[in-house]
Amino acid sequence: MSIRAIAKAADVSMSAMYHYYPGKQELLFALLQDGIADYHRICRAALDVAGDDPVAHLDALVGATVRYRATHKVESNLMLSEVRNLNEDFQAQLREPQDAATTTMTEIISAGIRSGQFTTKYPDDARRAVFAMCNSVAHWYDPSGPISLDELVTRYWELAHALVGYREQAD
Amino acid sequence: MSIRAIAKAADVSMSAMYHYYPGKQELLFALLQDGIADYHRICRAALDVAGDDPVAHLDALVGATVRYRATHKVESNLMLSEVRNLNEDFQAQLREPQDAATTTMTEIISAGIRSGQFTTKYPDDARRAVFAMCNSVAHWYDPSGPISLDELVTRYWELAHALVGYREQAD
Amino acid sequence: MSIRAIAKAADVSMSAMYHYYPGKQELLFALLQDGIADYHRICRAALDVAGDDPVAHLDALVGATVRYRATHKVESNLMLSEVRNLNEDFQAQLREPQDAATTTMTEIISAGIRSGQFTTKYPDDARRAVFAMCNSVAHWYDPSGPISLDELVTRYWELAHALVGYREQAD
Amino acid sequence: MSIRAIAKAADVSMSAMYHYYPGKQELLFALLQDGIADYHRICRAALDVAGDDPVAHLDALVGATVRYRATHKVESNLMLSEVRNLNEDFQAQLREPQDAATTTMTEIISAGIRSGQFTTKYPDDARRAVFAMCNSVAHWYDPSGPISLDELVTRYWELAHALVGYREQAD
DNA sequence: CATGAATGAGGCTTCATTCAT
DNA sequence: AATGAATGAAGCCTCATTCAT
Repeated sequence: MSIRAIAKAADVSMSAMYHYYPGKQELLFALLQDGIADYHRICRAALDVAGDDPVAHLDALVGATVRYRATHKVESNLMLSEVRNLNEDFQAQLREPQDAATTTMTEIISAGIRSGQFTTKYPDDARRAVFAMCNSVAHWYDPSGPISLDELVTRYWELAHALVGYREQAD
Repeated sequence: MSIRAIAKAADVSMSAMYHYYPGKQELLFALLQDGIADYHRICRAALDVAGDDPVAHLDALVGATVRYRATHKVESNLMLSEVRNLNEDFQAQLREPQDAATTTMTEIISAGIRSGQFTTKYPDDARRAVFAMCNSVAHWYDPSGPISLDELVTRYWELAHALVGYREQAD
Repeated sequence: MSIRAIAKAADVSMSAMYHYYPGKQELLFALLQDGIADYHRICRAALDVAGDDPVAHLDALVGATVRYRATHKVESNLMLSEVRNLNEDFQAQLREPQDAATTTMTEIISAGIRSGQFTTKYPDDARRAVFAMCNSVAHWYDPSGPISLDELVTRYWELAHALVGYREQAD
Repeated sequence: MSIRAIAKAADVSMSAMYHYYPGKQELLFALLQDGIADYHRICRAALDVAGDDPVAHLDALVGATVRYRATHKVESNLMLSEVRNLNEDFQAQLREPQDAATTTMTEIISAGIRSGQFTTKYPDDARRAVFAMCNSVAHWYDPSGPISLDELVTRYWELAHALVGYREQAD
């Protein structure tokens, strides 16, 4: 997307943009950083209220991700596709929270496996699959369509459970 | 992607490209069409040799997709992201085989549900998740890394089975 | 004429031109519109001070046209030859004042015929001939040559009178 | 006009054109030369059968020119506008027959003046006006319109007579 | 003779950016 | 703090021309 188009869309003069951001990279970086920060704040919040069951954690992360992708389609698609247009330095900065999410998910799945709740043989691939599936929501979900957000989240919980091989514990 | 970059990548002069394609759209279209045709030929071939068990069909499609995404990363990423830059007419032509794949997968899952082998409550979302997960391979898989292609396919079979809720039949 | 050439002639960078005009068509249109507007303002002014004799009107229009073609050769030749390179919409806008001049001349000749001063049997062709002859001045007249502007106008008055078959009125 | 377009219009391969003409200049030159030669052959023929009255000569030249402009609009407009795109050498070659026509007309008018048939005070301008008026036929005349070619010629004879100040001789 | 491939220069246009004010 | 003017690089594309065959 051109910086002209962005300026017009934001209804600011192009010169004004150069007051706040020294260049396109910085602008895009700020945009993506905001989006990613938003997303991760939401994830964090969801995890905080989730108790400490691995399933609850997984559900929190899946729910937060699905909701964000469904309700912030534009930002999500930017976040998921425009990062590659930044210079390495900026990419690194953005990867940091991204990696944090990866790490969190990795730990959740590990915990679930340790507790015997998750039975997947391929935790890394399960993690990737969970994110891929949740992220893809930004491509196809229509908020004005027949599937409600709550229903959507319910479905993705179920699919995520399947991916990690969730088995309810006998006590 | 710029036509200059494509020309440089193909090591032909930019003018030479205009001998074969009247413009950028047509070039990109031809590129994507070739890729998509390749991919679907591979899928078709895999399905043809697969027998008629829904699981076999699912595995064939997942295996073909994962292998293609892993071994044709560049084409795959183009196919998955550059379609939007084409005019509506070209997009429609490319969506046709794409929709065929969707239909095929939908039918496979339906068949598995009818036969009692697949137990998912959300066949549409399972289908989307399977594709999202397989397609994402193009983003991260490193052919020279520690995971062999066969191993990769094995993993995604397992994950796909989980997504559709595959239960082996008691006889 | 190439936009590069125009830019060089105006001694502005090619990019600078795109500040003021969104494209070649618009630039050319503006150029021609200005020229045509100038020309027609001059014609109007000449007619306004001319009294209401058809001969005076004819002389005013011929004089204004000859003077303009002789003193604005570049603009005139552009006006007379580059209109065809514009899109139909722009051409229509430019034809409007052009048609006004045609109409004016038509009316002048009609009036002269009604008053018995002009005796031509072919008013339409006389009109076209008058314009063709006056416009052609832009092709050959050399302002630094031996023929003064006043002399030139005198000659074309005479020729125009001949074309419309002007006969002085007996009183 | 592009050499590609010319080749397509003539239904020859572009390479074929380069067999017959070494370049665009030469092609255009040949085209214009043919047209101009045609035109002048026609003029010559008309003059040859015209007897030796200056009026007859004038009429022959005006008639030939008007007919050619009316029936060969494309070639005429090329001849009248594309000459400037040739290099000086070619232009000179094309000006030669052009100048011949000018000379012929000049001589005809001189003869008419000497014989007392033409009374114009401005023979050069009359000559230019005659050509300008006749040439302009190529711009506006519609062969399928209401004015027949014969009618057209009749009108331009009359106008040309007016321009040179033709007075029938009392004997 | 004739063809299709190839090319470099230049066509118009958009881009990100800088500058003067 | 903010604007519009200006710019050079690059974008896509067309041109006239050349070359190998």
